[in-house]
Amino acid sequence: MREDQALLAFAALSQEHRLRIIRLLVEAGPEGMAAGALGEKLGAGSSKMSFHLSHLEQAGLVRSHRDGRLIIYAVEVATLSGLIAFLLKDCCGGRPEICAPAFAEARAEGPIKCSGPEAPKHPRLISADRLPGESVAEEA
Amino acid sequence: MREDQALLAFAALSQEHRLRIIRLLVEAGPEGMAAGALGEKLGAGSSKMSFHLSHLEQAGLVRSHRDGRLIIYAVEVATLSGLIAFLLKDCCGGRPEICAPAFAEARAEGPIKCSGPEAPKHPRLISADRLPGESVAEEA
DNA sequence: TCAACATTTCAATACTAATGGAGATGTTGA
DNA sequence: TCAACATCTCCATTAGTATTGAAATGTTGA
Repeated sequence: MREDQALLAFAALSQEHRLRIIRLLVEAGPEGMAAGALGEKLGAGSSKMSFHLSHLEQAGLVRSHRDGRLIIYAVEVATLSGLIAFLLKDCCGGRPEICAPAFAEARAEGPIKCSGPEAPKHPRLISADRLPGESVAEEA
Repeated sequence: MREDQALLAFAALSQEHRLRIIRLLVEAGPEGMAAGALGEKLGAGSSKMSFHLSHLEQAGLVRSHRDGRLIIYAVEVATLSGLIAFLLKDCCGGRPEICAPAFAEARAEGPIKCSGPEAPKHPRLISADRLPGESVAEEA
C-alpha cells in the first residue's frame, strides 16, 4: 500500500460514523449491507450516509453495487488488510516491541484466533451494541 | 483501545507530516528525536512541527520530554500496537481473510519478521528517503 | 406510464484543521 | 545578567470536512 492510499484510509477511519460503518460491514461479511440498513443501524439520515459511504469508497475501503433499488456496500478486504500490513511493515518496521503486543492483544480476549486455520468461518465478533463502550480487557 | 482513542489515532495518522513523523520516530527508536531535527528532516518550520507534534501527543502516539533546550519526542509504542490490535480485533473481528493476508504481506518482502523472537534489536527498516514512493512488492 | 421507494447530488451553513509569521517562554553558556 | 537558541503559543487566513434539507436520479411493481 502506498503512503497516499494509507493516508486516505486513515482519514476515512477517523470519523465515528465511518468507523462504525466499517465494523458493521466487516460483521456483515461478503454479502454486504444496503445503505439504508446501515443508516438505520447508525441512526443517520440518507444524505449523511451517502456522504460517508462515498468517502469510504474513495478511500478504497468499501465497494458497492446496485441490487434492484438498493445499493449494497461491502468491505474491501484487500484494502483493510493492506492497511494493517502498512502499519506492521512500513510504520512499525519490524520492531517486535510494537508488533508482538499487538498480536498478543488481538488474540487475548479476542473471540477468534486470527492467523490460524482453526478460525471459524463466520465468527460474528462484533456485536453492534458493543460499539460505543468497550468489552473487557483493553487499554493498550 | 477504546473507540474514541482509535478515532484520535486514525485522525493523527491521516496527515502526511504526522505520518512521516511517526515513521521517523519508529526508526529512531526509544531514544527519540528532537522537534527541530524532525522539522529539518521534513522541511517544516517550527510552528508547523509544534502543531503536528502536539496533535500526535494528544492522540497518545508520541510522548515528549525536555532535554536541555531540546524537546525530545519518541513514539508511544503501546498506542501504536494498541491501534494495530484494534484493527485486528475490533475491526477485522477474527475474519482470517482480512488478518492472514496482512500478516503474510507484512512478512513477505519485509526486512524483518515481526512476530518471532528471532527479530533483530534495532532493524532500521524504514529509510527516510524511501518515504514518498514505495519499496517493491506492495499493492493490497 | 406512474406512484412509491432507495439513494445520490446539490447548496447553504457551521465547524475543524493546516499554515505562516510574530512574539512569548524556558534553557544554556559566557 | 544577557545573548543565542529551541520550541511553543497566539493570531489571522485559508482550506477542507460534516451536517441538514430539498431536489434529482434511477428502480420497481402495478
